[in-house]
Amino acid sequence: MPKGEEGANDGANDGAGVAQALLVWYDVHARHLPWRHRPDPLGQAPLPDPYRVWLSEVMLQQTTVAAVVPYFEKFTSAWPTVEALAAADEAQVMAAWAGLGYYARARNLVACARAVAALGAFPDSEEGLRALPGLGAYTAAAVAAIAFGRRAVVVDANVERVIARLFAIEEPLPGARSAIRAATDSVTPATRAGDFAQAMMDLGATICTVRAPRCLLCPLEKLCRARATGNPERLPVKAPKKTKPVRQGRAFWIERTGADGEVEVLLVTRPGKGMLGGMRALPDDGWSARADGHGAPPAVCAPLGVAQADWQAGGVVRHGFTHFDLELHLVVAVGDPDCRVSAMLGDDAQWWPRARIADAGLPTVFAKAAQLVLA
DNA sequence: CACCCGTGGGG
DNA sequence: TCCCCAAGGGT
Repeated sequence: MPKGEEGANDGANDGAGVAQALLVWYDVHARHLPWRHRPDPLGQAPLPDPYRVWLSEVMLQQTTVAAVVPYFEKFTSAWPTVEALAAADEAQVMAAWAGLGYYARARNLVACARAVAALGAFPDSEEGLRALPGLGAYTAAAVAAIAFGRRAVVVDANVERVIARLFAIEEPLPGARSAIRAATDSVTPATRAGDFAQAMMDLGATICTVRAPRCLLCPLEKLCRARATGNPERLPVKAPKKTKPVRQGRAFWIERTGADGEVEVLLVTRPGKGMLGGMRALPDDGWSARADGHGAPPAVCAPLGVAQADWQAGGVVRHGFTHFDLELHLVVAVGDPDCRVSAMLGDDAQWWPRARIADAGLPTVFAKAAQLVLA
């Protein structure tokens, strides 16, 4: 068997030695996670369910294990198979995803489930998986390796960090991506590539951490060039990031008393693309698409007969998004008896029982707003 | 390639 | 409090 010694790999950390040391460590120290089978040194256990592997990988995109676990349990209870998820009402899936963030993932999740149901099963190759919505280079490689036993080169942020240190790659990210991928390829074993990938991620999450790596506990310590040269925590080098601007915006909390005497709140469903796409929300003045300043009240408010004189300040919600911070000023109009024109609302708006607002599946910024109003 | 897209936890 | 960042993908 060729040793795979081309490229970045030069013997100080030969590929077979790295994989061997890491898999031995993983067989003892693997984390027990709901979507994960036990390590399988002999390669005889059945492979994990591709549906659960795929679902967990999508949820884990840019999201911590601790945040994912309860959502994974909720989704697999509600939709135990990809066929069940394919048949689900998309609005219910979006609501179930509320709070987890990056909502395009939930839209792609449904689209992917329906594509897989139409195919009859998940594709069992990296290329086939890569063609599905929501599966990029990382997720396609991870599912191919973990769920189908394929040899695939799996590179996520953990792997980037471990590899940058192991090979002492000084080039800053994101420019170092190609070198890191080549180095990862050189240490990825022909068998147990799925366990190897998960071992790299466990190592990155528990030992080779961003700050204060626990090198004394690391199975790769003797092979690690950054450890040999000191200060492994300085790698990988990253490009400086931009400062986040602060945006101002308004959201509208409008209540009516419904025909059955129940107090209801006006909610909208946001457009499918862009910020919080496809999610239920409070009507707003367009802050998500505007750099600063206050915009006009949303069109959905126009037919409601709420006199602007009746609007009251409802406080300010501060919320941080990926690329800006938001100061959301709440505008409240409560108890207007003329707000009974539900027939004039389009499909993208609805009255929602105030007492059950927690079930509306609001993204966190609007959940905060609801909490402020109802406090 | 650069930018957009959420959220919660840790130091 | 503030800053960093995590099992990235789409455009």
